[in-house]
Amino acid sequence: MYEALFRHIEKFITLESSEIDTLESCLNLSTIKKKEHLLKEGQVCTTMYFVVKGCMRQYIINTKGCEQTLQFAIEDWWITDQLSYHNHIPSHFYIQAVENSEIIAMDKSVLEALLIEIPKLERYFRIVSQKAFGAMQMRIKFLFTMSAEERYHHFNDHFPEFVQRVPQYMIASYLDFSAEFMSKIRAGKV
Amino acid sequence: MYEALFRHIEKFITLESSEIDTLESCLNLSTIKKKEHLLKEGQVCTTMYFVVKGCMRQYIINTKGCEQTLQFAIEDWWITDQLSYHNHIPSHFYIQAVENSEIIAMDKSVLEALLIEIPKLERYFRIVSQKAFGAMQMRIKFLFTMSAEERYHHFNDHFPEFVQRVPQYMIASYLDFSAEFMSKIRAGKV
DNA sequence: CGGTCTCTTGACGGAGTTCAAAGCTAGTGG
DNA sequence: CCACTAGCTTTGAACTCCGTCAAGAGACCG
Repeated sequence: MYEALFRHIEKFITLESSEIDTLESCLNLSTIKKKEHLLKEGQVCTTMYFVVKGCMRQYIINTKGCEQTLQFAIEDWWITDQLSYHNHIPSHFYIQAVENSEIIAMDKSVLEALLIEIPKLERYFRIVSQKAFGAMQMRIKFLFTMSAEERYHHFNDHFPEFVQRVPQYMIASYLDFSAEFMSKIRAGKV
Repeated sequence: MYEALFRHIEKFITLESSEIDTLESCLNLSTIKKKEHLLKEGQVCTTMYFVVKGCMRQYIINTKGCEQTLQFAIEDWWITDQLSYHNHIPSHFYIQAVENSEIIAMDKSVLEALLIEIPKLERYFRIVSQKAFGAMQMRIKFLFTMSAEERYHHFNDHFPEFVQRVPQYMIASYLDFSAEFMSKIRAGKV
C-alpha cells in the first residue's frame, strides 16, 4: 500500500491528484524478509527507504566484531545513509530488516527526477529531515546526560511496544551499553 | 556580509538576481559577543542562525550542574533547536557564542514567507539538513565505537585549527569525556 | 597587577565491560 | 506435535576506563 506514504506526505504538504499519480508511477513496494540487507558496509547507498510496515535498523560492526545498532526505522520513517547517498562514497553502515517488512525504495535517480517534477516534495523532505535532525539532537542529549539505567527506563517508558518487538541486544547496543548489562538492569540487579 | 550566505546557497541551487534581492531584503546581520546567548533553556526557539564569522555552540546544563556542549557551528553552518522550532515547544538547549561572531538570524515567520516566495530555497534547506543529518549519523558512530582517547585524536586530526580556537573543556564535553581526562590524554598519561 | 577563567595532576571510586557458561525460547523440519 | 538447534538472555566474577574531587598552576583580560 502506497497509502501509508501518501498519508505521511500529506501531513506536510498537499498534493494534486495528478501529482499523486506521478508519484505513484515512481514508487515500488517491496517485501523484505527478516535479516535481509538493504545496504552493506562498503557499498554506495543510492536509495532512500520508507518503511510501510515492519522495522529496519542501521548498524555497524565495531572493533570487537560485534554488531552495534545506531538507528531504528519503523512505520512512516525513512532510512538511508545520508552521507553515502549525498557524496556518493562507500557507506560505513549496514541497513537490515529486523522483522519481515514492506518498504518503498526510492532510487536516487528516480527521486531526483521526481523532485524536479514535483518541487513541492522538496518541502516534504526538508521538513522530514529537519525533524529527524531534531530527534537526533535529543538523542545526543540523552546519551550525554543519562546513565545506562536511566536510558533504558526512559526508552522503555516512551516505546514500550517497541521493546517487545525487537531483540534486547539490539536495543542495548542502540542505547550504548552491553546486552549483559541490560539484562542486569531488567533483573533489578544494578 | 551576506555574501557568505549567498555563496553557500549557490553551492546547492542557482538564484535569479531578483531572488537574491528578495532574499537580501529579509536578512539581518548581527554581531554577537562571546558568551552572549541566542537561546536559553525553556524558551521557544523561533529562529534559525547562520554563522557568517565566528563560532556558536549548543549546550545543556547536566544533572551535576555542568555545561555540556552538544554541537558547534562555525562559518557556513546553521544552528537552531530543530525540535523546539518545528513543534513550538520550550527548548532543552542553550545556544551561545564561543567567540565574537557575526550571524544571520532568520525568524520563522520571515523564513516561512521566504520559502513560499522562493520555493527553490526548500531544496537548499532540504539538502543542507540531510547533510547535517548524515554528519550526525557519523558522529553517533564515532561516539559508539571509539574510546575517549581515540575520539580525541580523531577530532584533533580532523579539526586541528578548531582545537586551537575553542577552550578545551568545551571540546572535552563535546567528545563526551571530562576536561580532566582530556588533560591526561594530552599529557600522554593515559 | 588582581581576579576570574582555564588547564593540570594525582588518588580514589564506581559504572559498565568482558568473558565464559548455563538456561531459555522460538522456529524448523521430520 | 515433538525434538533439535540456533539464537537470545541471564548470571557472576574479575577487570578497566574514565569520572569525581580537590588543590594548585597558568593564562588572560580589564
